[in-house]
Amino acid sequence: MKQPSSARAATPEPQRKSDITRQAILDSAARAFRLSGYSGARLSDIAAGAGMQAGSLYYHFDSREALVEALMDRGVEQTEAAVRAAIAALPAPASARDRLRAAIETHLLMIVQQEDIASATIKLIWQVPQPIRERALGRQRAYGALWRKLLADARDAGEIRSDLDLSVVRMSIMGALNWAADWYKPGKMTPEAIAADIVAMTLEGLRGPCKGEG
Amino acid sequence: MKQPSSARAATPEPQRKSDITRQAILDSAARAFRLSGYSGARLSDIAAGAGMQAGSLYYHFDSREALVEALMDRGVEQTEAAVRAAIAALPAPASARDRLRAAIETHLLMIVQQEDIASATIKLIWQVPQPIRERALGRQRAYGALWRKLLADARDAGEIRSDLDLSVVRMSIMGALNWAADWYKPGKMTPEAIAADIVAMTLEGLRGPCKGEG
DNA sequence: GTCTATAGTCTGATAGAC
DNA sequence: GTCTATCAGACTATAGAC
Repeated sequence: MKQPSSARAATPEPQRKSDITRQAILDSAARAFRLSGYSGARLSDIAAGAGMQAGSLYYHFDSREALVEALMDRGVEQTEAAVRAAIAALPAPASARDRLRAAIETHLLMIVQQEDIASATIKLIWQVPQPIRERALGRQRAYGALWRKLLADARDAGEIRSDLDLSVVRMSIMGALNWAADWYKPGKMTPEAIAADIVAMTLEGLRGPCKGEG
Repeated sequence: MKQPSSARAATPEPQRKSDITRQAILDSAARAFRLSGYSGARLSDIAAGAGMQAGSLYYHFDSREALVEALMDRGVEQTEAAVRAAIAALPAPASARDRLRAAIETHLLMIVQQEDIASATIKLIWQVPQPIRERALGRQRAYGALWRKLLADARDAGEIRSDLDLSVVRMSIMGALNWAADWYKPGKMTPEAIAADIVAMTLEGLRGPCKGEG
């Protein structure tokens, strides 16, 4: 769901005016970058979205690059925090399957609800200057480690056939989830319903469960 | 400098010098746009990749926008043609499952082999100016119709459980395939092996086939 | 068909007033 | 903290030589 206020330690609640403004800038930047790409988004667009002039951005960020890096930082940070929180919030005996399901649902929700920042982060990775990209990829890898563990556990529990390459499985799931940023439109299906279908086809296959289970 | 029009349906073999150069420009543009985004790729980069100066591009294309649109045209065109060809080439009694499998394999091959043009097309859609995007989305929808039919046939044949939304299924498959453009690196696994895993997890589920079948 | 040169535009970033 | 004003640099697109 939304941010479980507890596990949100990484993203402090905006309190000082400076923090509020900074947050507004990042929100505006996420939207602008997502829609126009890294080079296509003008600082004046970003500033306008935050209700200020372009020059004023430099009080909060040293440069365009510093801004985009702060944005991408927050993107992975928020997503990983939400996924970990969702897993931690599962009732006591959570199977590998339960944890994987929770991760899939939560990641998708972050993509389509916190639409701009999560999906902007993903798209920006291949557009930003190389040094920024390197660091961003490093953070993405750290998040990927969480998924590697989830999938390894699921395989050990017999939920994943042993002949599949787990990297391919992982990237396919991420692709299916991240792709939703490009086609999801509020109104038709709820994010929860979409997540349910992706979970079903991922965990049980297109044909459906073979035996009885949840 | 637009295409002469008529029988350009299937990427004619470059014959005249003009065609060869045009092809080189499109190849270079695909790589540049894929790596830097629509606004980030400079015409001088594209020209350099084609072995010429920036100003010379204008003999072949009227503008930056005309160039990117020609590129995106070719991207979907090539992919759809390849998928249709693969399906048509299947041995006589091709089941819905066989056709779907062929489509998945071929689409992935187009993404990771013809790497630049297919994946550039996908990424560019949300970065180009709106009129170009509208037309590109129209062409994508036409290609999507092919997949809708494949999936509808598969469901009618009992290969897909009836409680899944076919749009979600379709977009999840496309996401898993298109995502490979971002992580595939030649050398580790062959594209064929990756395709095989994606086909397996898509058609049979992560847990594996329930009963005996191919 | 391609080159060189340049006109014209846009934008990231800085400086100083308030 | 934000604004206005501005500069320096980069880029698209054009024009004319070859």
